[in-house]
Amino acid sequence: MPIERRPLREQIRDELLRRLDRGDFSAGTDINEAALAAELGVSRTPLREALITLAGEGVLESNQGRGFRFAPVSRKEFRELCEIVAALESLALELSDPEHLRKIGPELLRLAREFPDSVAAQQDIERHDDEWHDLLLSGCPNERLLDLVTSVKAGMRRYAHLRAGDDAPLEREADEHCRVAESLIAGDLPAATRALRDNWVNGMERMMARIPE
Amino acid sequence: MPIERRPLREQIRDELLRRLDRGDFSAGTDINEAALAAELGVSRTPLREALITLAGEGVLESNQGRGFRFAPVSRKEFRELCEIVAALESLALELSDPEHLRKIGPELLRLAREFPDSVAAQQDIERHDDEWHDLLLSGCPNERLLDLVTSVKAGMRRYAHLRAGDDAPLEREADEHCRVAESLIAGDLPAATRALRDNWVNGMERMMARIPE
DNA sequence: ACTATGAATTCTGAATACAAAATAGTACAT
DNA sequence: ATGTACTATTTTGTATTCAGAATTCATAGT
Repeated sequence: MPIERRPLREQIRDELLRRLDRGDFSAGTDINEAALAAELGVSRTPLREALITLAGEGVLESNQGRGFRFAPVSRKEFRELCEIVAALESLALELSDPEHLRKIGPELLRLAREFPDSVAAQQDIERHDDEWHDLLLSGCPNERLLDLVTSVKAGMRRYAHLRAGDDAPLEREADEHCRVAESLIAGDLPAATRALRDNWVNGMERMMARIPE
Repeated sequence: MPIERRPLREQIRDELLRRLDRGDFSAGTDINEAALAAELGVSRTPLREALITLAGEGVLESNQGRGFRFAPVSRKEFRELCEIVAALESLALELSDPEHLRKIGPELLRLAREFPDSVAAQQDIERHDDEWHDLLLSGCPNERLLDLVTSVKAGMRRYAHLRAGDDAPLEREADEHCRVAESLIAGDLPAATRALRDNWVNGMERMMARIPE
């Protein structure tokens, strides 16, 4: 069995994102490096490396002499992120092998239909949603693009926990995913791309009201 | 006068990108942190922070225990980067205020026409090209998108110096820029977007042959 | 001659130490 | 009471040190 040997900075980054998903950090608050490092049981060095990475992804922002803090959320930024991811995922779809897309269509449909039945924990929903999108893009040969999508989505994690307790949109989300899957099965790529864009636009609208300004 | 007070890591990052433009580093070679830090007159800490940032942007890659190295160039990756930037710039254009686009149209046209007369140094050409694209996107309200474009373009800098000494394509590049500007002046956004995409696709084709495999 | 083994060296990854900037707090003057 | 100057404390930014992994090199064995 291959024992995991990854740099601490990556493990720390993952842990911070996990905590972000759980809503542990409130956006806009400063990070105390020494305290956080102690809490994680590491030194400040790899922690800072992780923070710098996250700042590059837009999860954090840094000010000279003032350290890092979780970038405050805003409707404007969330809209911006959605616009970007929608465009990137559309591109990924267009670059994918149509044959492969048709092949994963049924699986995408199945996943969309068994979308957690609203009772599931928020984290499960997120994970399920991510899984669906990952599968959707699995045929894209542009590796840089996939990395980029992952990176931009990291920036959206600050918003994920705001969705908690909002059950109604879940069905619509599942519905829209079905629509995408069906278009892919039918081999209609443009329709699938449009449906995907709609999904992002609608998802954005649904979220907007829940973002405090 | 406001004296510059930026973190060392940012200054180092800029300096490394400058050197990359000059072709100082040959892609694929490892970086010796201690040597480079000494050469720059800084300690390894802020240097490593800059390296990590650049790795996040795809300029460098890191392997556990083996440090950083300039990611080797490849036709595949260059194609991928072009696809991404083309999509992002197109999106930026679509999000821009049409009125503003029409207003900067003439300036874009002027800049395109006075494209350095092939005698200029390679670096001047790059700078001029960047300036043109920056102006093109200047009306985009999506700040995250602009940051992202900058970041992805950083990854393309590894390819910039490969273009050196290739004069012929310059006129075509200028030509294509004119085409975009004219479409904008005419208020035909879809045409401008198409022309811009063409520009990226053609620019990619032109470069392909010069990338060693 | 070639491979394998192991010591020596070099380099990275991480922790610690130090310096400088920012923040908080206090005394003092108005 | 309010504002200002000054000190103390905290926190970041950078440098240095330490530990361990990777590489190199030499040597022994086949």
